[in-house]
Parts: sequence; structure tokens; C-alpha cells
Amino acid sequence: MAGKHSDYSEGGPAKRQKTTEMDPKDNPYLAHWNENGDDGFHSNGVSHAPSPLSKLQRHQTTVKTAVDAENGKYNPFTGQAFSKRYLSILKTRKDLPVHAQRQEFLDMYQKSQILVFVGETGSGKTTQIPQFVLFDDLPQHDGKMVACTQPRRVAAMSVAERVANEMDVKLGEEVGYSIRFEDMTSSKTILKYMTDGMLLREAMNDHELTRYSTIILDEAHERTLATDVLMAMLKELTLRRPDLKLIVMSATLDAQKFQRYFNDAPLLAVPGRTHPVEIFYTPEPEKDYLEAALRTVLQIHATEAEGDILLFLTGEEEIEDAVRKIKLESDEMIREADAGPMAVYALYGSLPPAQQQRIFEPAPPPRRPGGRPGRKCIVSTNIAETSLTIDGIVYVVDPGFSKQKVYNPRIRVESLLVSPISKASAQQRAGRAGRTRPGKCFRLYTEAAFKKELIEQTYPEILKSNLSNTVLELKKLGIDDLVHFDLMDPPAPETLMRALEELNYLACLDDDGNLTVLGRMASEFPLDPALAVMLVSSPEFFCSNEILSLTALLSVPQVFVRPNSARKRADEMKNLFAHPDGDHLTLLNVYHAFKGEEAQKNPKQWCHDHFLSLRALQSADNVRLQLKRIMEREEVALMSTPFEDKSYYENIRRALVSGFFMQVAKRDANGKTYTTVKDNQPVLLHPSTVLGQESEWVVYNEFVLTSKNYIRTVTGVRGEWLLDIAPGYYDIDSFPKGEMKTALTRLKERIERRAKMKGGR
DNA sequence: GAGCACTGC
Repeated sequence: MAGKHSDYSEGGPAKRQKTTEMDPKDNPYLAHWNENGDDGFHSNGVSHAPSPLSKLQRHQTTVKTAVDAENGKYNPFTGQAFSKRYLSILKTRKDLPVHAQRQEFLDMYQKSQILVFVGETGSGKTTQIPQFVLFDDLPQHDGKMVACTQPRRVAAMSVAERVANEMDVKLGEEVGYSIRFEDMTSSKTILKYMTDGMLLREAMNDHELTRYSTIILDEAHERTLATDVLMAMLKELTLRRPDLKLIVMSATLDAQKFQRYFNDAPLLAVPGRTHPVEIFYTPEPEKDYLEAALRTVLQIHATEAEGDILLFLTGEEEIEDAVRKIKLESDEMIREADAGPMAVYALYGSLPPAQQQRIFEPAPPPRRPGGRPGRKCIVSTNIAETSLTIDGIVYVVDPGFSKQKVYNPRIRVESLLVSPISKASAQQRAGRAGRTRPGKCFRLYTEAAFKKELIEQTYPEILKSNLSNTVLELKKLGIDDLVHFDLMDPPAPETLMRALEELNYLACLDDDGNLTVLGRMASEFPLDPALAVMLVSSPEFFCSNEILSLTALLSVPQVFVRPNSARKRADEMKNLFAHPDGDHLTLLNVYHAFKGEEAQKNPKQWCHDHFLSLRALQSADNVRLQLKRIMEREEVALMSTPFEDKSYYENIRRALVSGFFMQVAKRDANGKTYTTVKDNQPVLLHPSTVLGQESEWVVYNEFVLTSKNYIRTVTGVRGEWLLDIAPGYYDIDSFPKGEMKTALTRLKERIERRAKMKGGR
């Protein structure tokens, strides 16, 4: 029988063949599995009838046994009597669309090692499928777990909480979650929701993912970097581990692509539960999408029935500007046309959480009894497309653009570019109008443009990113042959070459592409390779404590706050922390002040007074602690140069070079502009820098491509350090003839002269 | 003299 699996063997194929024919009871590896009490059932010490699941055989259960257990008096996973709340939730759960296809799901799950599951919004897939799996996979019988990955932390947390309630267990016990900074699981856990990045981390240390019996990749259509790497890795792992089951859950559009990728795995589709959304296109292309968007919003407000509006724009500035204009115009409509009141909210990622929460305030009431109803209008970035769900939206205005990351491997630069969205994205946006009742979506482009000009899917992350981090992870995962690693969308060879080259320069990979000791250590840190290498090397410069703080500060959002209304004061405050040698040292000054006695008396007030982001600094603190623990584990020494020592700051700047020697620019002959070493890109110091033009050589943290080419977070270094600390990269012979080569040659001669003078004394 | 779409470890 093809569908019968007996998957407990750890032996080779011959042994597996044998066990499929064997009664599982006779399997020596399973000696314990049918014994009462060995399945966690009586773990609370309360003695009831044995769990109805204890006698079942893995992957041979029926829907009936599961439903009987769910409808029983006692919780089959804890042995406790079910609560009243459980019964009431159970009733609503049974109404979810997935329940109608439970048998179908079970048949396919039992028959096939890999399954592609397509569930629309509202189908209940994220909460129900993992539970269906539990009743058949029975991970508790041999101490394994079912994992369900999510692209975002909040989703992992909130879904775990929901499912713990549904299963009538305490969150963190049978059902838990695991995300960065928080492991809410225990030895009892049999269902674990986690971020995809977290599962990838685990895989780096356990290539076989032995703790899991089934892995569910949810929201696979979002194609995050971690999901893409996991898919390829799991595709290989399923061959090595026939006992491991894999379910890939996705939205409809690209289901067949997933199916093909997984060797024509069976596909199960379950309808969702949403309301119809009527789509309107403009008859002619719009010249100015911003103007058209404002016009459309106001027109909806004037002519359409009650219901809230969601407008998608591309970024903070554009959004704040639109909010101002809509407010002005709608106030005028109240005065001139007796329109209803309209509350307008901005929504984007860098907004403080309290302000993000305001979008959930109810729409304003009519201005007088019987007057025109009020509504709210939310002007948002893509954050409202997937990450945040707002109920009550009836009208969506979609100009068809978003900021998207673009990677140029030639000059190694990631930048954000306003670009047309994909069809999938447009569909997702429209869907936001139909969550509570039928809605309307106004697309500010023609139907022909939608059909002919929009790409089907947004390009997956892996095609838009610098892959040095990913390549390091793959090496740590034990994947040596990157060229034949079967990714769903393989990146351009040049991108991979660039990543390998970069890792080689960082000494994370040797010339044969093998992980070095440094590379292995760097991969332990949740950091970009340059930052990780800088951190691991920092004891050589006697300042690992300071580099640790700096690394944390560089991995959190912007620390300095600069509201439009108080730019001057904000700049003055920043100048209090300014260090003449650059922005890195300035950041460090901020952190030290933040950790100082005065600031800690009232951090919130202190940050507010100094125009600093409390959230960013706290998060840096959190990251710092995590990195410090890894340093201790990896035995990277923590040390500081005494502050009185005159080389305190110099040591830090030298340590910076050890990680960022590839991000160096040299001042041009004109004394104003800069040019990046090796890529020869003309750049300017970002206006936010504390640095003047006094440094001939600077390291930079970030290349920002906006109205001009800027380098941001910049610190001055001495040219000699480059040759001294990164001689492999600054191999003068490898530079083409030109200004850069001349400058480096001069540096080298200076070093040699100095050495001679010292030697001659 | 400027702008950080969104995630994740």
C-alpha cells in the first residue's frame, strides 16, 4: 500500500523497506510507543482513561478517531477535562472551510511525503492544518514536533496563542512559538510556530532537523529569503529522511509552480471566505498618480456609501504629504457640501507603535444626529498589504506603485526604487476591501496596463538581495555545491560570484570556497558577514566591548530622530554627541550616554529631550545582549582599551576597517566629492554625517541611492590601516592604473619609508 | 543639505 508509512527507522533504505512490512509493534525502535503514559498524556499527574490517541499508529488514523478525540471529555494531549471555552471555540472552528476537506487532506497527507496546500484568506489553514497533522503524525509518541513557519514574528506569536486556546492547552506547553529573543516552548511542546528565519537557524546546527516529524511552511508565496532557502534545503532533506513530511502552504496564484518544484507533489486547494470586491480601472493612463489618488479618495468620500478607505502610496514623505492634503480638502467638503467627517491616518513601518495603533480607532460619528456618516481614510505603504490587517475597509485605492528593493551586483548596491507592483500584489491590495463586506477597488491604471504591463509575481527576495549572508548560511548548512543547489528561482550567477568573492575577502571562505574557522564563527551571529567579521576580529584591536555595542547599533533602525517641525533642535542635540572622527564614534557616544546614570533615571524623557529613538536604543540593547551571549559561547574575548588611553578611539576605528575594508571611499582631488575604492563610484557624504571633508579615507556603513549617490554613517580612517589590516584586498598590483592606484602606492611608500627610519635608528 | 517599502536571525 503506497500510502502506508512506517517512518521511525533511522537506518538505510533496506531497513525502511523491512519496517513498512512489519507491524509497528514489533519495531524495536518503537518499543515504547504504545505504552500508556509515554505519550505525554498523563504528564500532569492526573490519572484518567488512556488517551484515545495512544493506541493509534502514525499516518494510519482516520478523521473519525480525531473527531472523537476532539469531541471527548478529556483533552487527548493533556488528559485534563476540556474547558467550556474549548467547546465553544470548537463549534466555530468546525465552520471553517478547511474542515469540509479534512478527510481529503488526511488522505493526501498520509499518501505523500510532500504536499502543496492552497488556502485563500479565511480558509483557516494556518490554525487548523497543523492540528489536523497532530492527530495523525502523533509527534508526542516519539518526542518529535510539528513545526509551522511564518514570515513574521507577530504572526508566529499570535497564531500560537490562538491555537493553544483552540487546543485548550497553556501557551508554551503543548503549543508554543519560537522567535528571535523569545523561545516560548518546553519539553512538552508538540506544535511549534516559528519564524522561517528561526527554523533556518536551527537547521544550521542540525542539518537533519531531527526534532521535527512534519514541517509546514506557511505563506510560502511570500517567498522570503528564509522560505526559499528552506524549500531547497527541505527538498533535499526529504530524500535523506523519508520519515519527514513537508507541507507547503501558499496562496492560489503560484500553486502550480510550487507543485512542479516539488516533483509534482499532490495539491489540495481549499476556498477562502471573503466578500466580493468590484474592480474599477481608469479609462486612460493617469499622468500623476498622486493627484489621481487624492481625487479618487475625495470622490469616494463625496459619492460612495459608508465604509472606510485604504490608499496605498510608496513612502513616508509621500504619505504625510497626502494626509495633509486630504485633511484640508475634506474639511472644505464639510464646509461647502455638508460632507461627513473624515479622519485621515498615515501608516508606515517607521511610525511608533502607538501611532500605528491609531488606525484602529473607529470612524468618526456624523457631525449631527442624522447627518452624513463619517469615515476614516488610511494612507499606507505596503505594510497594509500583508503585515497589518484593518477590518472595516470597503474602498481600496491602488495607484499601482510601491518602493521595491533592487540589487545591482556589479556595484554591490541595494537600493529602493519606486516601481510598478505585480498582479499578485494588486490582487492582494484589492482583497483588503472585502474582509468584512463586499467592497470596491479603484485601480489608477488601465485594465490593459494591468493585463500587459504588470508582472505576475513580485520578484522573490533572493533575486533582489546581496547574498553574502545567504551564501554563508548555505555553507553552514553543509551545502557546498551552490551551483547545483536547487533553488526555486536561482539568482544570477554574478550575484553568487559577488557573494563568494566578498566572503573570500572577509576570510570566511578559503580559496576553494570552504568555510574557514572565522567563517564558521561569523555564521553563528545573526549579522551580515562584514559586521560579524568585525565583531569576531575586534579583540585583536582591544575594543570588543565597544565594537559589540556598535554592531548592535548598526543592526537596528535609525537612532536619531529628526521631526520636520524641529530639525534645527534635533541637529543641535545630535551635535552634543558628535565625535570629530565620524558617525560610528558618534553612535557609540550616544549609546554610552544612554546607558549612563542620568539617562537611565528616565530613559523615555531623556530620549525625547535628545531627539533619540528610545525604541531603537532599547532594541540595540536587546541585540547587544544576544550577541554578547554568542561571543561568550564562541569564546570571543570581551575587552576595552582604557578610556584614558589615547588609542581608545583609534583602536575602534581600526577595528571598523577589519570588517568594512570593502566599503571605503577616498576623497577626490577637488577636496569635496569622494570615490569608492574598487568600484569607482562617485559618491557624496550624506548630509546627516558629523564628518566634514577633512578625511581623505572614510569607511561607510551604507550606500544610499536617492537623488544622488550618498554614503551614510561614515568614519575617517588612515589609509595606512587599509594596507595593514586588509592587505589581500588592497593588493596594489590588482588595481587598474589610475588615481586610486597612485594614492595606494604613495601610502605603501610612506609605510616603507617609516619602517626604514625606525629600523635605521 | 537629506528621506528609511517590508521582513528575519
